[in-house]
Amino acid sequence: MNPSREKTSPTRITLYELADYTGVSIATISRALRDLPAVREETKASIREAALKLGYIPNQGGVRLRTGKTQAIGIVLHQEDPLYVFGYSLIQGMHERLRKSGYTLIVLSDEKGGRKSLDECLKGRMVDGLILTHTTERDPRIRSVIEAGIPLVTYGRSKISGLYDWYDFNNESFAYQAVQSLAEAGCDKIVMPLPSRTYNFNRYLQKGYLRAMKEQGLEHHEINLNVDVETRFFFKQAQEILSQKDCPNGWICIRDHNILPLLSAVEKQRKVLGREIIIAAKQANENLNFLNVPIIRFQQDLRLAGTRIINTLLNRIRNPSNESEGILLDLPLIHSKKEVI
Amino acid sequence: MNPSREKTSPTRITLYELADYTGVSIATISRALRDLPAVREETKASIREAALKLGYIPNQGGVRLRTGKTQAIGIVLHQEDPLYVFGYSLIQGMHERLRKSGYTLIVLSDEKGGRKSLDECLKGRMVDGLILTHTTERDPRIRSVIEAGIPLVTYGRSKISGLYDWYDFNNESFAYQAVQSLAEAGCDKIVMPLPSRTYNFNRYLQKGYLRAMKEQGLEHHEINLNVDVETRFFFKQAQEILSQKDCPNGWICIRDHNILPLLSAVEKQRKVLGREIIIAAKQANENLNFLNVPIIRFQQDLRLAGTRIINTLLNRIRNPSNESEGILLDLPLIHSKKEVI
DNA sequence: AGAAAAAACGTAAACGTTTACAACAATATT
DNA sequence: AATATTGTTGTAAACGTTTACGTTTTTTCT
Repeated sequence: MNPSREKTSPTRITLYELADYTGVSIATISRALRDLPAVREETKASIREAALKLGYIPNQGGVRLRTGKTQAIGIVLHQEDPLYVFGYSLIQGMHERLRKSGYTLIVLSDEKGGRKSLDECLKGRMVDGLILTHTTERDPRIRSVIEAGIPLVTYGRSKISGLYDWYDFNNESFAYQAVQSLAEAGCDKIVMPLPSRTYNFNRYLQKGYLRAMKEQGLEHHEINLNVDVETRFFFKQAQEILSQKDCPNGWICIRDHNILPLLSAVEKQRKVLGREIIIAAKQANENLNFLNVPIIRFQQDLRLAGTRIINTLLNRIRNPSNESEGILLDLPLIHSKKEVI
Repeated sequence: MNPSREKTSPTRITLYELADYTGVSIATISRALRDLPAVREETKASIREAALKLGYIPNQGGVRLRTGKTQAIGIVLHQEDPLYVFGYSLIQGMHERLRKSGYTLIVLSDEKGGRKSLDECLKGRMVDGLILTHTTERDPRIRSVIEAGIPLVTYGRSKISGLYDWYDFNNESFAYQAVQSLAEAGCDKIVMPLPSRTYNFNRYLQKGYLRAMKEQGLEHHEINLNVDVETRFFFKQAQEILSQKDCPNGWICIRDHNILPLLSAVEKQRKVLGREIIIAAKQANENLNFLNVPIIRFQQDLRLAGTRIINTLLNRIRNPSNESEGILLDLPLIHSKKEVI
């Protein structure tokens, strides 16, 4: 009845096989392979050689049961965003750093209901370290993670204090510079569609925007257009706003996926990009560099962010009582509006 | 010396705690929680209640050690592509299906050298099921995975036979239709930059292309331009080709990240898109819908592919001796060149 | 009513590791 | 020289689960 699946993996190599082979006890084998000091160098060498020869791979179940360590770090994704564009670059960067380290990357979801939710993951101690994205101003998840004693790095700041690190792009500085560039280009009615208030970086964007507008002596404008709505809807709304006379002439774009719909809307309304309407955009996907239109671009290097986030996470795992550190990443200006390819 | 980290998780809830609490043995607890038949319904109910109340989460290390099952499935990424755009949608789709299932998704890398490479993952039996992307014509990885006895689904076909499933987009049909559309639009010199020969889908693209060209009575053209080169380089090459008189007037685009550079090149050469040069593109990222230019688009729904891949993988895990199945996904035409938003 | 069969539960061993502790060998100290 | 110290190895228990097997309880059958 039970079909053939048994001839594979005849018997797995364990510490016992290695012990038989080398003539020492499993305890020394274990120690040698982890390079603990209490083993003579020669025996270490021969044990390592044997392990390599027999193709020994530690049974994760065993080590996990014994030590409680999982050799895995988790990143929690956000299911709600329909167009969550940055995910992959970030993951790629993380993975790049991770592969040298012996840890694996596991992908978790945010939502309460599902199995393998964050709570379950914490209680089950399924990861040795965690990365949270989409932080809110007082993100309750941070507390939970810290209380569970799991090393944490967040992508995005939060007001919660505790022993964890954060990374963030300097959105305040970005907004400030964006306004400045637009003002220099002659815009007097500058708007910036924002993400949901729940995300913490909303505040930093606003802060930079307001500060720059004040310095430029410009009146600031609220705009009722969320950047994370369906692309199609964003397009419609933008089009409507642009159809009014006295419409904004300077637009700050904080999401890659807003750029194309916005451009479409501009074109649809027969406005001249770069003269009547000027756009300053934060850009993560480097393909957009080849969008051959005059817009002002600031680059957000998510891949780099990913590797650096993992880097500090690994540090914190090794050294859980280190001082918390927060790191701000720059968004360099890569094209002023005049330079087109 | 050793800083505070111990007050967390006072003592984990295990089967023993549940046994104390309910007054039955750990064996029945274990059986009840897995809903095995050999337990009376009333006791099951009370055990489940207790588990919920005490917040029991099975220790993965324990179950893994005992059963050999990891409750994880792995996807192996391809590190070499510099602009691996589809990754995230696929992962997102997979994750979406996975969260209901109790499995976690772990991200693996391809390359030999790194730790946690595919071999190591197989030997260590670190996943219950595997997904391979970027399959080559006779992909040796497939053999390895099958021999290791790990349920497998590939994204992309291969000539290796065995007990595994595959998913693939119907690239032959896509290429065929693309040629057809371009010919109908009046192109007589149609080219299709290709991916590396090592990837299996290269063959299908060519096949569809050649068949359609023949039917249309057109002479086919080799073009020396790989789609997976650096974006900047692709742009340069395309520009050069377009600068020659008698240059191709019909272009088939198989990668999202080729679209923008190609458009740039067309514009740079002052060709009129939609008249002098016509483009038919396979498009995965739906943001590109808002690229307000007249190109012919075929859609590749990677998210859907992701969920369906996981679906059949889970089936195979449950039923390893099922017949192999291969599934071809369509690439529907979503815009003919005349329809712009 | 009793015996036989079926259902429900318990006992104990095993999965492969790490680590406290004990034991032994080699070296340093007096 | 004997003793203390250090360095190296072995023994055995524990981590939390599942499951073969045995035992008890309940149900069914005659």
